[in-house]
Amino acid sequence: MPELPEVETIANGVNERVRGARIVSVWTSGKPQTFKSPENEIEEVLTGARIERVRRVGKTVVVTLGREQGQAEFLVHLGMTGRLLVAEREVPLPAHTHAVLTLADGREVRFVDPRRFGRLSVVREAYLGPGAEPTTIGDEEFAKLFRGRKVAIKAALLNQSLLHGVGNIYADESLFRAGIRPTRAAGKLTRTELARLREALQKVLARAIELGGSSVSDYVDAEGMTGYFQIEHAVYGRGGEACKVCGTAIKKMVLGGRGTHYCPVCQR
DNA sequence: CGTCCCACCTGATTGC
DNA sequence: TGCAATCAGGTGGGAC
Repeated sequence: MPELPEVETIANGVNERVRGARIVSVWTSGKPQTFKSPENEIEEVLTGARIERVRRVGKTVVVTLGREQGQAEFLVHLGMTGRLLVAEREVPLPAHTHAVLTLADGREVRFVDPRRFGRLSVVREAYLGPGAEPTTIGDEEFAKLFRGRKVAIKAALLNQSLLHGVGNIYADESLFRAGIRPTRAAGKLTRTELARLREALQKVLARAIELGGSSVSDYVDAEGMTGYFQIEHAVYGRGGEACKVCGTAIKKMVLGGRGTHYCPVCQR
């Protein structure tokens, strides 16, 4: 589900609500694939810890913990349908809840994930993530990521070990705004095209963060509110509809197993 | 190593 | 209406 703007919205929302709070108890569901670290280790590391801050790294929500036993971070990857909610204890637990952190004031941080593609883990060092940060990367470094690569530029944008945080919506939207066909070989884009792509990507991400992300079906923030960037989607989810720039029908194809949307006239 | 494809899940929507 | 097929904001592992 969530890409960089959605994960950032969630992380900021959770941070504002629970920063400084103490975790007094932890419950986990026992569904094995949800837990990348052993469940008992997660419970042990979180119980009694203070939440120092919550931030986004790539598509991961990172909770920095204050503990007498030493540094640790709690990592929440939301997969396709994961939600991280801060709720009063009276609010009924949603179906598919896989972890609940109870805070000293009685509120709960809840991880809910119907499809169970999300993953929870703890690490003992500061988490940096696999790839470069797209919101701040410069032209030089951005261009270097794609040099010599034969894969389609869309597939390269989705590769988290190159750039972390870009997913299917923002790959399609930024390629449209840069006027680049998603199927073009990443290594064959010109310097000008790469500069346009970097700028388009950063503008799209910044605007989406402003609007609280895109809510296509499942996504909500820490308070359960939807985002609004889907209103500004130019191509994603608009197959067959008219291009907002030239009126041509938006095409939808499958590229690297993902639905891919583009304008055959505006994107070359 | 780079690239491709599929499996991992549930739920909503589409089509017969 | 009912039921099966298809499709989803993601990743990771195996095959080549």
